[in-house]
Amino acid sequence: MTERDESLQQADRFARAREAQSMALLEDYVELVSDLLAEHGEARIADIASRMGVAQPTATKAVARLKREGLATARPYRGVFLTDEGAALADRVRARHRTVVALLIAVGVPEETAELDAEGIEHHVSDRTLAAFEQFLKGR
Amino acid sequence: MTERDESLQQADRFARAREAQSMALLEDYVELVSDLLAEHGEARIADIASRMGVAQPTATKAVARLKREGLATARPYRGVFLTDEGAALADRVRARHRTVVALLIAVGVPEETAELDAEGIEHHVSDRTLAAFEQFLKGR
DNA sequence: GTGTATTTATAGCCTTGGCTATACCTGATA
DNA sequence: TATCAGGTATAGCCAAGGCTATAAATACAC
Repeated sequence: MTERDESLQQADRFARAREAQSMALLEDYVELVSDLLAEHGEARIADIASRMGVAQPTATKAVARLKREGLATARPYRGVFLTDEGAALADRVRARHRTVVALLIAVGVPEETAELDAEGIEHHVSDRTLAAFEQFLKGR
Repeated sequence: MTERDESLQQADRFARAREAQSMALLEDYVELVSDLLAEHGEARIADIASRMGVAQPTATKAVARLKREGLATARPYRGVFLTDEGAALADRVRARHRTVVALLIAVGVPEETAELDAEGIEHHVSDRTLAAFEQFLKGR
């Protein structure tokens, strides 16, 4: 492979990582809304904000983006709900999170640290890598 | 633990992930500058831009931020160089990247996928997790 | 049913990290 | 050495994701 090709490939990797990053917040919010709906039967803006550790207008903005992306529905002053697509995404994200935490623990990471790091790591775990993690966990 | 405590803890995790993210680009640029210096003896803005897959002014801006953070030095129309701190960071980042790739491969991730995913994952791997990875790789 | 407290929305600001277009150096060549 | 091509900087734009302050709507208590 020429040096130029390597450079292009590296640029692609960075582009991919940037794109994953733009999905990450969306995923976090969707999962959180799903959690709140399961726990309390509703997802209020105030709860979303406090669980995400952001100010309330930030949560409002994020929900607007979820709506724009077709992942959630919300009427003013009412709670937030997930579309089918949003709910499916939430399930995938939750499963991936659990797998990442389990993998980290399996290779010797302390449980608390695993939870902390998984929050950032999970968004960059591709389907192939996720499959490998599951295989590894199964085969122990 | 009360529900409120759990919520606070979760908010902290998100805050941590957000902070890690703000370091990630800095780390990528520092490592790239280090690579270019090693390969070509100099790090030109144009090369940085093409390897990062961004437009040239974006690279210029990033270098300005590196300077602001005390990681690099640069004079207009001259190349970019790393401070001692920047060079040390580059070394740590490079080592961490290698360890993450190695760990992914060790648990069964295909090599190419490992390289792809590591680019995003590495920035969220804490020192504790890194240590666990190294331990795991050694003990096989 | 009125008034107040709480919750949500809106306005407006900041920084980061992208971009394009354009101006400005610098170095190589004729 | 004058010119010009290429590399770099600057200006100015955008979207995302934070924030505070404030307006508006809802819900609850009396």
